[in-house]
Amino acid sequence: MLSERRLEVLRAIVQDYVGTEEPVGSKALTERHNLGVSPATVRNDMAALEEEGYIAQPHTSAGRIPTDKGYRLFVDKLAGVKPMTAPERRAIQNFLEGAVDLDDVVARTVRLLAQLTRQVAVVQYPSLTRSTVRHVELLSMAPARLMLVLITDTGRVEQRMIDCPAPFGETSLADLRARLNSRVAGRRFADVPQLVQDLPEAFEAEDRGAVSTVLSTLLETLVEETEERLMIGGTANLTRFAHDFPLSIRPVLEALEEQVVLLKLLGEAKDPAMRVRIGHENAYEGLNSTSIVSVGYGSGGEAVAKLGVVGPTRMDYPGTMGAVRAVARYVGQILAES
Amino acid sequence: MLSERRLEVLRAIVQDYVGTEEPVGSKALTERHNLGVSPATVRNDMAALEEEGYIAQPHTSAGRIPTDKGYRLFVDKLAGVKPMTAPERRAIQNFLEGAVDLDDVVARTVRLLAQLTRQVAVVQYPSLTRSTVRHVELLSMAPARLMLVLITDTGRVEQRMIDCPAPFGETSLADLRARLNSRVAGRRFADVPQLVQDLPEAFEAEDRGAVSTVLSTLLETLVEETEERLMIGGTANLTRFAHDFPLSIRPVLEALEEQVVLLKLLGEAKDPAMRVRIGHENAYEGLNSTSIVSVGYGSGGEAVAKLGVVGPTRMDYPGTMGAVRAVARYVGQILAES
DNA sequence: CCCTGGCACTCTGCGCATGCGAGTGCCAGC
DNA sequence: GCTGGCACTCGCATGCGCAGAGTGCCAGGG
Repeated sequence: MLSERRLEVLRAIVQDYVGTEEPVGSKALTERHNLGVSPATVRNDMAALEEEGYIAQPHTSAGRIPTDKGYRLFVDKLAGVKPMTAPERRAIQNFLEGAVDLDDVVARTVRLLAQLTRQVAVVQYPSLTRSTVRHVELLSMAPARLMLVLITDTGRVEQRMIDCPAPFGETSLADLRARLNSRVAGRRFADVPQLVQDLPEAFEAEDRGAVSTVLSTLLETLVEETEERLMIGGTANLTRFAHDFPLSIRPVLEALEEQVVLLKLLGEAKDPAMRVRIGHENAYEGLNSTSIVSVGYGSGGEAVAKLGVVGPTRMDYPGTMGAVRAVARYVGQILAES
Repeated sequence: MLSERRLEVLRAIVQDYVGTEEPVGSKALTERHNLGVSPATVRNDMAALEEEGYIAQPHTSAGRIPTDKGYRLFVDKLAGVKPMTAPERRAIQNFLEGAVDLDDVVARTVRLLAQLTRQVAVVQYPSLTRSTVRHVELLSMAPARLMLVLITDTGRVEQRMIDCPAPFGETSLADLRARLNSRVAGRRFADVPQLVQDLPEAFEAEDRGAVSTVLSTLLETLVEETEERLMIGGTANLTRFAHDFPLSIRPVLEALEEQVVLLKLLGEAKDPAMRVRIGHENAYEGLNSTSIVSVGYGSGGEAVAKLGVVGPTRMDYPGTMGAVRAVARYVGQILAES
């Protein structure tokens, strides 16, 4: 177990390194933080911290920098979440309230997060599987051609073209529309497959083929769109940290374009808690020198999707966590209102 | 006027510089291209080309590199468009045909363009104002709350919530829906305002307020969404050209996030011709060392939107133009089919 | 008149040695 | 267990010299 003072030294090292971007030495530490001990003592503490793997030297005879393990301890034990100031909170709210539709909400959220944290922001669109159906619409485009429109309680809209094996009568179509809505409106997407299972049986034989086609397209849509969409912004901020990325920012940019990877790293959508993934914890090579701060957001008590920030491991964790949490809270409010 | 050989020298310089990324000297030129003259002669030609502003020296006693003006001449007079090979064309078509909806078409197009050109790809969503209305749907969400869904012939869907001053009767709503569709379905978005102008008069006094609200929301949607959406991909490719960007790639990334700027640079949507904007022609500081190759695409004869590529001025123009043109053509086909 | 080979000149980039400064580890003393 | 002192280690910036590539110019030849 580390003594109180050694933890204090670690905190000082993290803070200084995050601020200066340079390895920090024992002398500089004692000058900037009044630890009440001499550089020599700090050196001993540093040696101990290094022994335990919390800090490291880039080269012999250089200052120390925190390791991933060091940041982890800092985040878990030493740092709080820095709350936003009142004016900041008001600005967030005002900016988000101007949004006209879901796309706009997401777009604004990304801009906002990127600006507040000066890092790369990632926002996941509200998940279909965790949403409820507001309405299903069937539109006749051509004799045997329908458009299926799916609207969620979070305002998300999905559409698909359907080619039916046989044309629908106008009354059958209205019938199907009505039955479909009465069964699924207000229900969770996850429950839809069960709810529509026996629907074809309610129709005349001649329409059953077409009805089945519609239903299977509906179910397909639910499955396909489970592969969630993301919006990303603030990539220009990566260049601020060019030094932090050993090779270049290339692998980071590549990872950001691999939405599947990114979705995994944001974490399980159903988990609303704030998560910080530091460096190698990301288990994706390109992001080994980045940290990801993510949190769920939602219109009600539970999360419908996640949002977060990607930055260098050398980031201002308390500030970033504060901004991420605040933005998530306000996005949730906006979604609940609309 | 430049002699035939001098143009040939310019072409050789551009080709070599694009290939090697290094200033090209007279000796290397004569070795790689059989110009039939000696290095000394080439030197004279180079001096003339420099005098005219087509090439420049980074420092005294270094080789020459093309200027923006040199690239311009190269693109206009010396280079053709390199057509895609048959297998490439097939690959493009196959990849795009897998798309399930408009978002997917755009997403795939971006990936494809980025991969083919190994540069940053930009694709504009089909414009509303240049599309035609396929269907307008009004859904009742709550007594005095409607959702307006707008579907275009290119598969694009827009939706808006509407709070009406008074609740709609179910029959009035059906009536409005029917009248609205009979007037605007199949018509151009740009003509919609005129077409619905006198619609409120057809309704009972008690419904007119609500009808007007619906119409004004519809018109608003048309105006707002004229500010087009973009999808961007392949930003990681920028790092391949880190040397080409004097400062860093930061301003480029910033410009790419400024969608308004980018839309302007893609050019007027209605113009279907291929455009190449080179370096300073872009009139936006951040993109002064990039070139933009853009072209319109569309389902019919005319363009509904643009797509293109952003890369360093030192790019393979014939190849890039070939890829951009081919992709635009196939996207147009896909849109026409769906 | 245009092309060519030769020559002197200019610059950049690279390798190498040097010196400086920051920072460390260790040890003896309080 | 803390402190001051001391020797040691590196990294980094600086300066120098050299090789290589490329140029401009000039006189000579087809």
